[in-house]
Formats: sequence, C-alpha cells, structure tokens
Amino acid sequence: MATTDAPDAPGTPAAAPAAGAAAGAAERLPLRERKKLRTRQALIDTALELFTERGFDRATLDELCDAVEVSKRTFFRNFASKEDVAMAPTQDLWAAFLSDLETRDPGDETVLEALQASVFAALDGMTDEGWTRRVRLSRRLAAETPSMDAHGLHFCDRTARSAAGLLRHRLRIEDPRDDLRLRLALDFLIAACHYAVDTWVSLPGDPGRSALAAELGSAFAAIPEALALRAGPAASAR
Amino acid sequence: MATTDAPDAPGTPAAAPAAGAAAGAAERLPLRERKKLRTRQALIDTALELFTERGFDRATLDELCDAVEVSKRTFFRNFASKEDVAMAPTQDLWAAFLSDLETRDPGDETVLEALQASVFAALDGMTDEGWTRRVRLSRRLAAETPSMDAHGLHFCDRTARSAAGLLRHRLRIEDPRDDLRLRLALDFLIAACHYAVDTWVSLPGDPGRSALAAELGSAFAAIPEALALRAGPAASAR
DNA sequence: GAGATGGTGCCACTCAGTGGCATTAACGCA
DNA sequence: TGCGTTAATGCCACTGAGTGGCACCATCTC
Repeated sequence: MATTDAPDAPGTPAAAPAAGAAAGAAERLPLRERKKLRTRQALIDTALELFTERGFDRATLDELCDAVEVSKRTFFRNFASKEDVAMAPTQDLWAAFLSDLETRDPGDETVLEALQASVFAALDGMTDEGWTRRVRLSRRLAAETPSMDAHGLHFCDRTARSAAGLLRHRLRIEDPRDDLRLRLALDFLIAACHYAVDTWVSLPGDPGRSALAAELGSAFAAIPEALALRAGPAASAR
Repeated sequence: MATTDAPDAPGTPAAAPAAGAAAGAAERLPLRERKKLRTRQALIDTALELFTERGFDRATLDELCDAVEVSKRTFFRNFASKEDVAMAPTQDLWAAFLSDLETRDPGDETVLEALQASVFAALDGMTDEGWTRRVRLSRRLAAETPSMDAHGLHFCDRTARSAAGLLRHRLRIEDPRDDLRLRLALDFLIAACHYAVDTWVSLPGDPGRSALAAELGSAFAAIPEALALRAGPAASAR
C-alpha cells in the first residue's frame, strides 16, 4: 500500500505523505516516487499562491500548469479537480484523524471525547514546516469560493462516513439507533472543528498549531452548551 | 418582492412559489410569470426524470433543454447550475424554514427546540401534490452523485448561516460564545434533518410527509443522546 | 546492455457555463 | 384597437474544466 499506489485514485494518493519535506521518510523513496511527490507539492504550493493572488475562478488551470511546467493531463493525474488541489492541506489532517481513530482505544470515555482526542492527535502529527500557512491560505480561499466550500464540505462528509463505518465495527454497534447517535456525534465534531478553524483562520498574525488546538478546545466545550442555549432576555444564561 | 423578482438571482426566484400546482395563488399571477413558472417546473420535473433514468453525469443539459424545448441560455436564467435544478425540491423546504423562523416567537424554549418547531412548520407547508416524490428523487440522485451532494451540503450550510444571522438579531446575541453555540445548534439541527431524510428516502413504498415528520422526531430525539454515546460493551447503555 | 513499467506530454474532444445581441411576446396606456 | 415599453427568450460564439488515446521517455529490473 506504500509502494504500489492506486492507479486510478487521484483524490488522496496512497497514504498521503503529508506536505513536501517530511524529510525523514520521504527521502528514502525511489526516485520516481520522489519526483512525483515533488511535482504534487509544487502544484499545491503554486496553486495556493496563484489562487490567493488572483482569485480562484480568475486563475485558470492552464496558467497553473504553465507555472509548474507540467501538462494539464499530469495535473489531473494528481488531483481530481481544480478545487482538490487547493484542499490538499486540510485533507492531510483528516487522513491523520482517520488513521489515529483506527488504533485508538476508546477506554471508558464518551465516543465524542474519543473523537476529540483523535482530532488533537492528528493535529499533533502535522509537523510539516509550512502546514499552518497552507491550511490558512486554503481555508481563506474556501471561504470566498463557493465551489471550494462545497467540495470541502463534501470531503468532510465523506470522512465522517468513513469514520462512522470504522467505529461501527470497532465498537460493535448494531442497534440502528446507536448508529444514528454515532453519526450525529461525528457531525457534531466536524461542525465544531469547522468553527474552530474558521476562528483560527481569521486570527491576526501567524498563529501556530497550539492556537488552533486552543480554538478546538473552546469549540468542543461549546457542544453541550449549544443544546441548552436559550432565547431568554439574558441570552448567555444557561 | 412578489411582482418584481430579482433579475440576477437564479438560485431561488423571489419567494420560491413551491412546486407547480400551488393552484390557488399561482393562477392569479400575470401571464408572463405563470409561463416562467411553468417552464421552471417543467425543467425540474424533466430533469429529475432524465437524471434518474440515465444518471446525472450521463445526461447533458442539451438533452434536457431539447426535451423541454427551451434554450440552454434560458435554463441558466432559471437555475444556477446543473446541480441546482435537481436540488430545487429540497430548497423549497429550507426557504419555508427560514421564513417560519423569521416570525416564530421563541417563548421559553431552547433555541434548538424552536428550530425543530420551525422545521416541522416548514414541512407542514409543503402541501404541493408531488412534493414528496420530487424530494425523494432529488435526494436519491444526490446520494449517488458527488457533485450534487456537495452542492446540497453547501446549500444547507448557507441556509444555516442565514438562519444564524437572523436569530442573532432577533435574540440579541452579542456574546461571541453564544454565537458559537447558536451556530453549533443550527449545525446539529441540519445534521439531524440530514439523517432523517436519508432514512425516509430509503423507506419502501411511497411514505408521505407524516413519515418524514416521524423520522425527524427520532433524529431530533437522538441529538442529546449522541453526546452521551459510550463505547462500552453494552453499546446501547446511556 | 534490453525489456517491462509507469509517469508524462500532446492533441482532440465533450460539455458546463457566460456574454452579447436580435427577436418576440406580454404588459400598460391611450 | 393600436403602440411604445419591458422583459423573457433564442441563437451564436467563446472560455475553461475535465477526459481519452497514444506516443515518448525516464526509471526500475535482470
């Protein structure tokens, strides 16, 4: 699964080796693979730059391919769509989330708590140099580009489905009502992540992963509070 | 706002007069408007039929326009995209939801409860003859067509944002933490609706609105339960 | 070295979506 | 009833995303 990557799945190539300089492991790959990863990373970086500068829809794939000196055909061997290339940084995080979830022991926590722990673990794994910068660019683009937003939402939904399928087996969930609860929990998690990232993206300066972790913490804490929110005169009363 | 519809907003024409034969009110419109509504409805019906029969991506807009005897240019004056036409039935429901939300008095309920009441009210308003059939076709298509699913998710997200903006003013929410809770509550609601509709769509036979209301009831009830879901040996324990 | 493998470039093609302009049908008013 | 206004439509040409096919060339294997 590491040497032979799926020939027809550009969405996320094999076990998405995060961004460019995961120096340790990546350098050991055969030359062919390294080259491929290099063009992939060049496409991501150049795309983020180009789209940010000129706007997602004003920039064409031909320009991007010209800049990276790659044919359009090659672009589509690496990414499923124009939106996909700009989404890559976020997708790395969710891939890590899923792989953490596979091995996590739920102990006697709530499922929701276990999910939150997996998100933090995934975030801890995003050690790549420019990752935060890339995610911030990517999310900013998504915020102003409907089609990117739509594709991002869809990706999150697919991820949630994968996670639900995974947990359904690991936790031996058979009662369909528990399955519904599980899927809702997943959706709650993703909603909270969404707002945490949104807030983090609009923070001034260049906040790092720890700032994102803090935002995630507040958002997770707000989940039970959201159920109790009232419309009374003192809105913040619980 | 009823006579002069926005010239450049094909997404949802004015106050989306639901589907075809809302006989009472629609017949009173000037001829021009009626014709426009008729072609709009013909496009929706034919699109659902065509897409269901041949698959969303195997069917082209040219075929659809040929069948309805309308130019492609006219199609895009009525709908924003190929996905949009197939989403129209669902959008009617959410438009009704928003308009109910505008006038609802939150009393001393929880915000989440008020939102659920608005969903039921909106559903009650979907009195149009073939509405359930159209929604079922539409959702089935979305389930098997990534781009439709993505657009649907995006539409729900935009609706949730509108609703949040609306309630933020009506409930005088100023504390950003309450705003976060509000937005989470909206997302919880939408997640629950999503699963309710999914279940309802895969019900055998031709279940009506009351069956959908029942599914919504169970899904809403599962929201607090989802927070407490545990991974213990007896998974259904709370 | 030679032969298999797989990534790449190039080319032609389909189809979604847009802009512009002439045409036609409905409306309002005399 | 006739006429000017308004707005929806049809037609046409065009951009740009995404695909299929095939030849080419670099890398890996022996």
